[in-house]
Amino acid sequence: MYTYEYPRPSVTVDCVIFGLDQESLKVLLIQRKHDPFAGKWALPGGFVDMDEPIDQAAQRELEEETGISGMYMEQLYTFGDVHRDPRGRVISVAYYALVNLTAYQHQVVAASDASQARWFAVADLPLLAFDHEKVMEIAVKRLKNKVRYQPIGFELLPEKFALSQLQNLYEMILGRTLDKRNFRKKILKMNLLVELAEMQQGVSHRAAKLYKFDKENYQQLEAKGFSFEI
Amino acid sequence: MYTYEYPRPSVTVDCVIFGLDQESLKVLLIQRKHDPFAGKWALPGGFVDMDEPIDQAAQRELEEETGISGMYMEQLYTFGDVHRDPRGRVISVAYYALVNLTAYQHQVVAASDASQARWFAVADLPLLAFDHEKVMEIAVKRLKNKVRYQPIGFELLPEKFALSQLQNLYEMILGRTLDKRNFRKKILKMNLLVELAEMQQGVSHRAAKLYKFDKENYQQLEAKGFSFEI
DNA sequence: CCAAAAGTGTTACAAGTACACCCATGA
DNA sequence: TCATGGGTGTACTTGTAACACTTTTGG
Repeated sequence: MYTYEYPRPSVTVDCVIFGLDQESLKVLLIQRKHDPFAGKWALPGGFVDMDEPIDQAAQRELEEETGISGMYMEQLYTFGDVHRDPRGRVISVAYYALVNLTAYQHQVVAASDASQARWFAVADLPLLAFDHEKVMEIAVKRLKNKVRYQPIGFELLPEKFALSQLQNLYEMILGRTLDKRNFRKKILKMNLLVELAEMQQGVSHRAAKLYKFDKENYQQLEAKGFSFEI
Repeated sequence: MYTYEYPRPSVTVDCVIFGLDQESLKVLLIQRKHDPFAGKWALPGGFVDMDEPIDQAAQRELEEETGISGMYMEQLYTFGDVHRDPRGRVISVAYYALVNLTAYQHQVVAASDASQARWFAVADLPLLAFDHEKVMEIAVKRLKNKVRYQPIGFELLPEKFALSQLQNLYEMILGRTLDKRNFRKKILKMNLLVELAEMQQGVSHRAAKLYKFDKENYQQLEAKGFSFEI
């Protein structure tokens, strides 16, 4: 067994947890209990254990804050400036996750190192601790880009959804309106949605058809060279 | 001043250095002098110094192996599985760089921890040390994708180039042939190339017009919402 | 004069964009 | 019966794909 004699930085993971409700795209922040930045809002995160892969550390953080496991999560970027943490050299691997807010909103709980956890509109964030403003900026950019070329938007919706919900999602994330007819034409032509027998319930207007995303078919089509694009 | 009492992993950077010559897309590998994996080929890399940003560590590695500085370089992905290095917990932040092989090929020099450094065709790599096969796979995927949506291909060419060189580059990276007339139409319509007075020299056939990439104009167009696409 | 790559337009088809009205439902 | 969002088709414009011959140059 060999060992390294180099001094070592600390390594943390930070999670940008995106959710979507009727009004806007949201992100989950925690209020820090301890210094540095006590009282400030920050992205949930924490240390990577020595016997834990970094992906798993990120999943653990997500679960500690939301109680959700198995959600869509992807590595975002690694932040390694020397002075990004006043306590010393800390390299942070950032992840972003997409969660279905409708189903899980009530479960958000502050972990032990936070005095509270809350959803904030991405367009209206408080000042953030560390370099988390920069992390957010990159996360939003990545989400905007990714959502156009991969069908990850569905992760933000309930399993059964109406086309207008899906369109709304794209409009909120991309920050522009889309033509209803063209949107429907395009998305339905892809054969990625299964029309359900079930209809929207409890609305005071014509009920919409519900659809679900056909993941199996997407994977097959993708293997044959199909590429998703909005 | 605060300190962390957590055990700390080691952090390294690894560099995927891409180059292009007449035949194919290449990558620079070093042959390891020491264990683990002594004698095996690997991506150039090394430890991040405590007072050095990770981006800068990657640039330093690039420069140590190639003598080149200021080349296009971008963070790729961070690899953090527990057993990826037999010596202990080592988290590696991978970068990829694009260099102009025509101009710099002769300058490749093995750094002190390597017995030699050599360019290999990406399509025909030797077995690699650590998890570097996986790193390469992700790097090639990223390059293939990125080159279609951002004008980074030019980084692999000399400053002055013929359209056929550019087309060749895309064909080699994307792994398929492109129609000459359609390619020229598309790329010229973008207004990103400046036609130079100079012509190709020393070829035994009709000399091609030379062009250069108009970076300033690209940035202006991009700011106005233009998006590059091949 | 031959070999080798440079350079050049047109047509057919597919995809994208713009646009306005009737329908179903619950209050 | 009104308010609210659901649902639908067509014409126009733009982009993509397929395709073959002439030009220039050096050897």
